[in-house]
Amino acid sequence: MKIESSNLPKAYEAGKYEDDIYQYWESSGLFNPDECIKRGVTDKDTPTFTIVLPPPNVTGKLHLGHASMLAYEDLIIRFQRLQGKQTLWVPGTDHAAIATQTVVEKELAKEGLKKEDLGREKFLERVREYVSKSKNTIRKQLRKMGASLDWSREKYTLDEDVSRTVYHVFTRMYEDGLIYRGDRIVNWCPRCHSTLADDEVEYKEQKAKLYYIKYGPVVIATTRPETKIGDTGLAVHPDDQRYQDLIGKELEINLGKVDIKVKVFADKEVDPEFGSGAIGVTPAHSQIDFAWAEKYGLEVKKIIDEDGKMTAEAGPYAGLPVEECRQKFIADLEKAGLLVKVEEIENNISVCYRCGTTIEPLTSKQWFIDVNKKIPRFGKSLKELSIEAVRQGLSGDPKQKIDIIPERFYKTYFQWMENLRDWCISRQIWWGHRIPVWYKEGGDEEVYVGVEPPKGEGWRQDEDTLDTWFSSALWTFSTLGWPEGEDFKRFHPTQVLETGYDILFFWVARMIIMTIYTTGQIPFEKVYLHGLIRDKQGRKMSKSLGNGIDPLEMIAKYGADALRLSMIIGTAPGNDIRMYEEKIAGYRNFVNKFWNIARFILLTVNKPERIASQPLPKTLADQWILANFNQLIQEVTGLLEQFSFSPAAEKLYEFTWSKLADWYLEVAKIEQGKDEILNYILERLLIMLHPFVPFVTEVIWSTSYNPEKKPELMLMVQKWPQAQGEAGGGGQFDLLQEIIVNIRSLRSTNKIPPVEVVDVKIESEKYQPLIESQKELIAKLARVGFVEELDKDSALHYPGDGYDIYLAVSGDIKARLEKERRELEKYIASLEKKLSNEEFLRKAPSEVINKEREKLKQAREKLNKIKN
RNA sequence: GGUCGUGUAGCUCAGUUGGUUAGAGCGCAUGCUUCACACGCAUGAGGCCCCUGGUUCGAAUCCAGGCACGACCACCA
Repeated sequence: MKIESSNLPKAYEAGKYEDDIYQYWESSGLFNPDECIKRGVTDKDTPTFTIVLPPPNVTGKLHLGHASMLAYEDLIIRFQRLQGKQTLWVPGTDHAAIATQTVVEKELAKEGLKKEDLGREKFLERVREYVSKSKNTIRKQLRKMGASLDWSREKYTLDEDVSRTVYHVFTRMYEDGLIYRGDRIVNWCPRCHSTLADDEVEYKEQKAKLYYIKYGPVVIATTRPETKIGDTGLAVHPDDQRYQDLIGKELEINLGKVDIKVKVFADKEVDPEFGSGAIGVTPAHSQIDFAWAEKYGLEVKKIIDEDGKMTAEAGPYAGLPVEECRQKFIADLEKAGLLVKVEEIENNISVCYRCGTTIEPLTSKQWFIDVNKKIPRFGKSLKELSIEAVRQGLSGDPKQKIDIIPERFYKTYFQWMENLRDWCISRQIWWGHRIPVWYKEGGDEEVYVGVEPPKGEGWRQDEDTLDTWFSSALWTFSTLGWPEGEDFKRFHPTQVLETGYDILFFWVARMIIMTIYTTGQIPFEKVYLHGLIRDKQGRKMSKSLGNGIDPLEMIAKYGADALRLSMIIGTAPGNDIRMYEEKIAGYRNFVNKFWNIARFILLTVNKPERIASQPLPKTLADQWILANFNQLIQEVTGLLEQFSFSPAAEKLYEFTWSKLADWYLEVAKIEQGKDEILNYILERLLIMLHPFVPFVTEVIWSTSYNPEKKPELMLMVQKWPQAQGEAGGGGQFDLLQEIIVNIRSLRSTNKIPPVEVVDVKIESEKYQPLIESQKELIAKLARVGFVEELDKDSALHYPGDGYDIYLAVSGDIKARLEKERRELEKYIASLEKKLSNEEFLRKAPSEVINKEREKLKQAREKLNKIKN
């Protein structure tokens, strides 16, 4: 079949092809590993390779972080597919409890409504509507990026089967005594009206007032005076001389309109330098105070409720909002002469990571997961198991060990895991998995926990929902039909979890905890953590800064391939990535370059044809390109196997542009008969580039090697190439390149017009036969004509390394030679110094010494020639 | 306070177990409608590899300390 040039326009316009190509892939069904086996492109006995897509939140749209995640994961999965594995990449979305509820609440607010106006069911209906729209947007965007996801296995955290798994796991943990309900201190967000996990709390620096209050016999300092109404303890440092006689006593203290009773105790955590060295302890409204209360047996008195108002315990202040109470309380203290002084200080305030509202720590009856309790089945706690799996593998089994890339995150992981406290999993919001616990009417005493609602009358389900990370934590197996599903048996544990390091704790760690507990298996063998996307100045991308880049806009402008490449090249795992439009444009240029390389090959070569084994090299250039290509195959394969994506892409880029296009194609225009070699290389280069730039490679492939568009002949399911024959450097072709570049440089610096063919004579004792045999290439690539005789005195003489070039033009070469001479002299001096160092001669390996001697010899020869 | 990361050309970054005359892309300069590509081709300029010590025959690379920037964890009552 002859390729019509009209099929291949001069510039590659990604937008014309990408959607069609995705459609072509998807309708082939070959994203699905079962279909691959059915079609005979994958052997059913090969190993499986599974990745679950970190499910995007059903709020809003794709951002660059998603784009980078997709670029990596699709690269990994396509590479594995080309290597012949049964590959499965599971798509899905996350209901994102608080985030989604907040978005819909904001929508409602625009209509002047609150969720309570609708009621629970109507509100949830409204959220579902929003979600279904949002899900479709996300699906479209994932396709835009070229993600080879198996859509037939798509999941959603609120799907019925996934939800059943959630309830199942909850029930089992309850039965194992790992889930308990307790009146404990939690992080309360008054705006979200819900609890937050410890790692959902962020800290912000702010200016605050530090109040010094007369507090019975002592003075204490506090930034939250109103909480002192709930004090039940007074803490001092054990060695603090000022308070020795108070330790162990119970004090009655008047604070204006209220009286409180506190127990004095000593604890080393008290900083005697700060404030007055004495702390009023408020167990119900401070994490550390709560811990002290447990340790020293203090009463827990809750004075602030879930609405941010003072409780009945606050006596005369009951019912007041916290802020108002503070003003009143301060005024009352002042009247009573109890306010000593006020200082301005900087302190950290805890805020909700979703909405930025100040957190109100308070005690509340909530559901928790006990991370320290031994599980009968394992004889170990969740914490211990999760550490073990990453340290040495579950029960010491190396197959049950989780690797983390990059390695430095091991330390971060262990540190977090070792300090992990019980995980509060109940949330006071409506959107999410409702806690599968029922209480018998009339109290909380009688409890039923189960996957199905209890039989009989008079049961009332817990109003709360589960932390969104509870269901995400089950994602590797809840998506695969645990416990009895074929997919679960076949594809779990998964091979890689690829995600940003910012959710190492939120998600990765929790998956490890929950998966080991439930399945006894690790969730994944490897964690690959990519960096976060920043702008060119290194700032986070955000709406308020207006520095965000919309991936869809970039795809429209430059193509998905270009965007993908720009997220891979120049990045290292765990390191943040600076993204800017020029970079994407740069890789668009590469895509276009490759397009034109293919275009040239396919228009020049009459018959695109697949070549099974490496053709015999006929010329020096052939030998050079094939040896380099073999080396490329080996290097790229090795790098991808060890997850070194950026270096692999750079190698491909460099070979494609600087070797194949800049040199070999130019040679091919001169030497004829390159059909086989060009076909051989293009075919395999397409395969190797495919995981990085899937669209353009599939377009080229389908117009050349698969013109009938047979699914099983798609590029996506080809076999990864292997080196056939000698791999390595250039040998004599390097010398040829050097001679040509030298001539071009002489021409350029002497302003010889490019069209002018210049007489040349090259003399060499060492390389005469080589130069003789490659005259044609030199002549055409450097625009020179070889002559037998030439007036050396009037010619430009360039003394090369082992050869002499005489160019029949007038010009000046002195400046250049002078510069070369200076550099050489410096170089020689450093080599001489090294080689005259006896220690070096005695201790360095002989190969290194010989190499240095050889360098020196050559440098000296060159210098001599330049001087003459 | 603790832990970690980063510092290489104007910009964004490579630099794989210590041995290169330190690289790439963009940008810049000069020239080119060379029949695949101006999203291109050719040639070129541009670097105390943050600082100070140390280890070593030899350090951009390893170690210690410092400076600058960044992230995370803990958290100030």
